[in-house]
Amino acid sequence: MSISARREQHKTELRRLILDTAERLFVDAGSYDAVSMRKIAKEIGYSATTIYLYFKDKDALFQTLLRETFRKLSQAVAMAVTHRDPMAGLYQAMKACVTFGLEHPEHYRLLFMVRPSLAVSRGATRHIGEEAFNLLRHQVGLCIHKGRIAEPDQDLVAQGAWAVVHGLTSLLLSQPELRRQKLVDHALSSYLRGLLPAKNAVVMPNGLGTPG
Amino acid sequence: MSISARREQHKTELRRLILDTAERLFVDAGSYDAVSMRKIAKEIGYSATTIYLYFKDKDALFQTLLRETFRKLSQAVAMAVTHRDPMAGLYQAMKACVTFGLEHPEHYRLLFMVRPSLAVSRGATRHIGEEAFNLLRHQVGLCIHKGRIAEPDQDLVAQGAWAVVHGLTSLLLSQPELRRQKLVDHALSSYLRGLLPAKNAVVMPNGLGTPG
Amino acid sequence: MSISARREQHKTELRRLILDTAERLFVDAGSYDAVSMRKIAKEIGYSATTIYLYFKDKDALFQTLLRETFRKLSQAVAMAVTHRDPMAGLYQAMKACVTFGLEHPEHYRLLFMVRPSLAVSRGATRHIGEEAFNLLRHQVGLCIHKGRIAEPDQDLVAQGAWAVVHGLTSLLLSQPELRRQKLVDHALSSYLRGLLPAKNAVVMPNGLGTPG
Amino acid sequence: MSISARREQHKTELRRLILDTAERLFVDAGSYDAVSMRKIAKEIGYSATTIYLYFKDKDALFQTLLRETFRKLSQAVAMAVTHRDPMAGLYQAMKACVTFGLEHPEHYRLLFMVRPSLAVSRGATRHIGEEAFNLLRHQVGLCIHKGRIAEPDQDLVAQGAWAVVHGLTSLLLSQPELRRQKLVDHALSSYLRGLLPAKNAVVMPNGLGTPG
DNA sequence: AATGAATGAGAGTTCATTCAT
DNA sequence: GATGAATGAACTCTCATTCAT
Repeated sequence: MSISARREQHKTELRRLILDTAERLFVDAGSYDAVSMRKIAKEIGYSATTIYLYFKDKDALFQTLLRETFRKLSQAVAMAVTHRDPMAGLYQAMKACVTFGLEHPEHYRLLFMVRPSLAVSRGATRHIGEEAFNLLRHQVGLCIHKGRIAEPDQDLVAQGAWAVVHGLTSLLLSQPELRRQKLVDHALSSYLRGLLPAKNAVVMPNGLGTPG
Repeated sequence: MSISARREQHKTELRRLILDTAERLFVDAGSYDAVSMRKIAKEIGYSATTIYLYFKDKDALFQTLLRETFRKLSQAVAMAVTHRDPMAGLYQAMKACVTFGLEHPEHYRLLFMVRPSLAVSRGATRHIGEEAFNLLRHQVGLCIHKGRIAEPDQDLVAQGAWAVVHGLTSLLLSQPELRRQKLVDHALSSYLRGLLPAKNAVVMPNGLGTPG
Repeated sequence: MSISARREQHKTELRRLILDTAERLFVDAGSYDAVSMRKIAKEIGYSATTIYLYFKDKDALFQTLLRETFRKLSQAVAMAVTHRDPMAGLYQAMKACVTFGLEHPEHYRLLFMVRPSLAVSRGATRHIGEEAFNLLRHQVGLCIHKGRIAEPDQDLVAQGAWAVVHGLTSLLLSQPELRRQKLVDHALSSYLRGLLPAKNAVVMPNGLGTPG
Repeated sequence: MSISARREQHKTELRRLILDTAERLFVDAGSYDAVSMRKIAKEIGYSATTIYLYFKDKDALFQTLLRETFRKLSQAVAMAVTHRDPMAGLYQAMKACVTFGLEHPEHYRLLFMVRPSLAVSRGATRHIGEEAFNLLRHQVGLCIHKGRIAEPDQDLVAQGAWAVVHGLTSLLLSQPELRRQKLVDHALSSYLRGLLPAKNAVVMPNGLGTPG
């Protein structure tokens, strides 16, 4: 490996290290303010100044973190949809959202519960997060197209689903003693069942949920 | 008005002013740390020291704010349930939660989206917030008792409803451009419809929602 | 009792209460700075402002305390000298100093170990404290006059005695585990024995201490 | 001089400057509380923050000061004992203590007259200070062993000597107008003479002091 | 006589950030 | 590429004190 390549590699690794450490600290603290550049630096064994070589300032570091995490969420959702039945697929997608939040609480909190200073959240963040939502929306579209959802307004249904997903996740994160599996199944099933046209039946991948 | 009464009034008003100002700042900042006693003081045109005449410290001020706000929420929910049909009452209760959040976004954010420092949130806060939830839970109990909800587990259903409510509210708060009325109606109706036993019908106070 | 007399009495009592409380707090804290007017006020159940009706400011309060305590010390020393033999009397006087310090550690610390702010200690304090010293000095004069102390310089001997007394007291106060009685007897006896002219003998009131 | 060496030197000097300045201020104020980090900083022309680059916090700074000073005292005492006669050596040691206090009043006051906040003084300080005392104690042991001191209790005598030393020093520091040389000689000689067994003679290094 | 309201000054400490090296 | 030195601003909170009542 050439010298410059090695340098490049080191740079990449250190950048990675900063991001990982910052994420962990942000999540542990649960607040943007409670994490200081100094603490990140100390944790990775570099000087505080060094971080500024990789990120313009604290906000930039935080932004990068957000972007990365949103990407992970989208991937998780995309990979979750395997069922041929679109309604079951929607169930899978929604459940994947919740599962992602529960299995990676740090990431999820970072995305939706850690409030950066206003300057940061303005603008940029909003659009970054839309990818996962669009996946849900797409899946909803399929359901409507196949007549599995009565409501014809695709956006409306997608937004409702998105709301249910986030409500579930943040409730379960803030109250870990609740029965996760059961509550998720119950709430998602109920919600989706309510979307069906009359006399219809939904087949859930978990075998639950034929109404009537 | 006697002199002492005027004094008393002044005191009450100033206390009120502090609380209102603090609430606004807490909400604007979205974080406990980002609001300083100094900023509150400056905003109301008093010295920082003065605040300490009314509240022991920052935590006490924040706690007072939380308590007040939770009480308002409970009242709003309690007063919302007027329908004799328990299912319709549940709808009213849930909608009242969301409406409260949308009409008093500062209060709502303060309750569920502003993270106090860990020391503060420990203990006290949790129990304070349970009142509104218990109202929902009670209403769910009625529905089950009357056979309007198939699922016999009262806690499970109440938690699901609570999640839906919060999901809706925080989504609508963070994305003000969405069609509130429509989304709330749709999501709540769908969810509740999904709870009905087969062949059952729900009468929503808004006239929507007889499933099949 | 007339009304005005009762008022007068109340005033005296409250003043007394302030002084006593302040002394206790000053001593507990061991430092001038660590005691605040507020704390004194809270302790006695009056408002901080009230103290200012009785004492111009914190320094004045502290000064009063010092004066009172010095007077108590002088009285204790004066009453201690009962022996006809002047050397034994000197022993009694010195021991009384130490005993006063040990039995009223609060008073003693207040006198010699609590440093008021510079403004206070400048000037005034010095002269206040001389009374007890003068008693020692007088007793030394008697000893010299009777030929029990070889050194003719009365001031010199008195100062030495004063030093020994304070050294003993502050050591014993700061190290309570030491054997008080034994150390005091030993040190005072040794010192006084060393003052005797050759071939002389000292009779200590405690029966100890005839040197060879 | 290389650049890094110069940097190193600068750092050392600044650290020194902080310590010296702090010591002066602590001594002038006579109390731990009355000296603030800001005052130290202002005095040396740096920002308050800078001090924290050299000392963890105020306590650490004060502790460092104490340690340094105690070491100096021990060294002074250790080097003072040159006489072969143990009694004369004890005289030298005691005098060295007093002399150290008189020649470095700041140091001495720092050691024994500046009261740190309780948290600071607990533990550490006590043990640090014992070194000088132990030198005295050792010298007393020699005297007893050689039969120059009648009292067989080594600790008792050492404590008495320590008390006399401190009494003298603090008296002379607080009353600078006294004749130092004369008073020290007189008091130490008298005390030591009083320790001798009957019919014994002490040879003081200053030629004084044959009793009888 | 007593008080509550109010304040400016100051405490120790931490922060994000810059700059020269 | 990395850093140590340094700083100004900000934090929460306590203080002694004044003033109007």
